[in-house]
Amino acid sequence: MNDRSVTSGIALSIAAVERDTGLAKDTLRVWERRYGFPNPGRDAFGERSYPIEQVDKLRVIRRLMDSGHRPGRIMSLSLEELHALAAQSVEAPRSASDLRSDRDDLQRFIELTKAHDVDGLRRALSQAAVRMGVDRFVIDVAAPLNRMVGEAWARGYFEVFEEHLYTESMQIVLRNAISTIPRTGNRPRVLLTTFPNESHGLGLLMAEAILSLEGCGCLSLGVQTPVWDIVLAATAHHADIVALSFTASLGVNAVTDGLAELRAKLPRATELWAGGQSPALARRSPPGIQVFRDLTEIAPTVARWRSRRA
Amino acid sequence: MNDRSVTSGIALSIAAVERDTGLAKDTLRVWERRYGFPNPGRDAFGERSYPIEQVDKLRVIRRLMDSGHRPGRIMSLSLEELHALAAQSVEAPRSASDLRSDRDDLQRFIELTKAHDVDGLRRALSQAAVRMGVDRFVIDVAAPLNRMVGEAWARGYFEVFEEHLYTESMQIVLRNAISTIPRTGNRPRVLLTTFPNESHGLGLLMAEAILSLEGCGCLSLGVQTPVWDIVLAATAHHADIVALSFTASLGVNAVTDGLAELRAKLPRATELWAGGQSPALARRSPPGIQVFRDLTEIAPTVARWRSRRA
DNA sequence: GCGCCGTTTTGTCCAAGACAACTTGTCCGT
DNA sequence: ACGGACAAGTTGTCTTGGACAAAACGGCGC
Repeated sequence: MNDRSVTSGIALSIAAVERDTGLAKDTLRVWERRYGFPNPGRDAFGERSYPIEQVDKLRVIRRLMDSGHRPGRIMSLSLEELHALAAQSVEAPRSASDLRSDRDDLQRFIELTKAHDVDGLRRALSQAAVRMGVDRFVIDVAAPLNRMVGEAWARGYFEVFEEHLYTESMQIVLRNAISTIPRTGNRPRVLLTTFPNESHGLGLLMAEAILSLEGCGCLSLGVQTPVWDIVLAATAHHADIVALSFTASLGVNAVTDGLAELRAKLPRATELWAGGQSPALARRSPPGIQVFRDLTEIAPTVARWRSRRA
Repeated sequence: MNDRSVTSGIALSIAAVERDTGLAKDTLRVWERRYGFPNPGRDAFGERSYPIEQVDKLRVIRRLMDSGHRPGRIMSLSLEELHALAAQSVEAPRSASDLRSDRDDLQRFIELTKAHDVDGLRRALSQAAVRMGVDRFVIDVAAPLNRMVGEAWARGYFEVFEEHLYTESMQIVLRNAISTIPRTGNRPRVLLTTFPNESHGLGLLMAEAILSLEGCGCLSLGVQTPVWDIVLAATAHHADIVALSFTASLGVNAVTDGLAELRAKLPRATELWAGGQSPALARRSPPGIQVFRDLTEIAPTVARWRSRRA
């Protein structure tokens, strides 16, 4: 019934390619129809059979698309041209925080990751956290480092597994740091999570660290909570604030619509805070939602919340 | 282009149902054609729109199928009949660990979760871990508790956010426990991760805890690593063993095919270990892959690996 | 430079049909 | 009663080609 996917090592079924590349079956077929690539052979049953080289090329194309390229333009390029494109793709955007010289310091962590020295990386991060204090660490190390890793990945400098290595290490260090902060159940009580399809959780941990330092009562649901369950949880937990974290992985519309829907369903007294790298947040902020462009804005906003209550 | 999936909470698109139930779009359509269920309405664009009750029923059906039932027989049953069926089917297979009376003890944790007493839950779990020792805790508490929470959720006793609450708490406790185990870089070196679409990471943490206690050199990539990147990581890290964790959320086919493909791409000397609740693993184990039906099998298998090397 | 608006591009959905792999049931010989 | 062979039924995934809304692009006027 299955096992058309068998994968003799030389060619893959459409289901196997979907797994390996993350491209939906429908998408693979429509690309073939429109662009002539991929161009799979057929097996004994007349079903598509993708040579391994084409799958490799699809993976490269997928990565380029994640960093902004469009399929119609790059599909016909050769593998070398694609690699060249990947190398040059992320040069331009230099933000203010990138200019500061301690970007070179952070480079050290990148290199530890690239060397797959996980123990060294974890130790170095932990030391930095202790030396600088959790808040400086989160703001001056974790946040910019996340951005750098994202860029390195988009440029093809990092493999997916290297990004995973980094994420896991940073997560451990952040969780560790958070656990050293004494838990007060104080107000405001903050519920932290992300929307479905937003699987990146580091932003959540960074926010939780800072909020905990400010003495907030934090409760994290982890990633990917459906809107309706966020409402249920906020009610059950008597949350004063619902805090959401976004990366670019979630579509602009999904962010905007989701926030609007959540705002509508949440009690009026419950505030809605949103932060992260999603371009959806860079535009004018939606009504009734507090947008954070920077982790440093959290502390003063908490203070403002408290004075409003006093 | 996408995000027909973001629906208003009353009805879901076919893509959303695929995500929520793990049933492929093709399967959903063919069931509708053959059995008359599910029976989605149509939205303004003529596209399928699944009422939330039908999605719930689909989840129950999915779970029953995982435990051996066939769609044609159960599709026409009412929700009550399905629940009855689920209740009686969970009776027969009584593993040794379920028989012991401390299943009642575990009920305590379920109730703490249901009461949303996260601090109490976390404290109780931590205390249990310290009192019992990490290995007993993982085997006698964490593993059966995971199963109970999964069942409670499938039965509709838990909301999604309550399951998140539990998962997050258990994760923190397990990570904490792991960090108390001294890290040796000893052999075997084990690489831990899950396949794409398998977002449940608790199994990974439990395995990591036990492997670390056995003195293995563990490296976790977290969840959702593409097959090719697992190969890259295993090579870069000179892993002796690649360990994967599965839940029922991943389709039987995806598990079988993915394992076969990974086995083919991995160096012959690298062992491939698989564990978890996926029904795919309950059947005869695929060639060249070590299947674990129970966490207790890990320690002896590590010992056997070592004696083979000596 | 920046916001608005028509035009392309692009991913997902739909329909009905086909078919191999798996299950189940029946029959027969030992 | 057991087991093996064979037929019939069941089931998931693949196929084709067409359609269309959402997102991205590319001028245009400011």
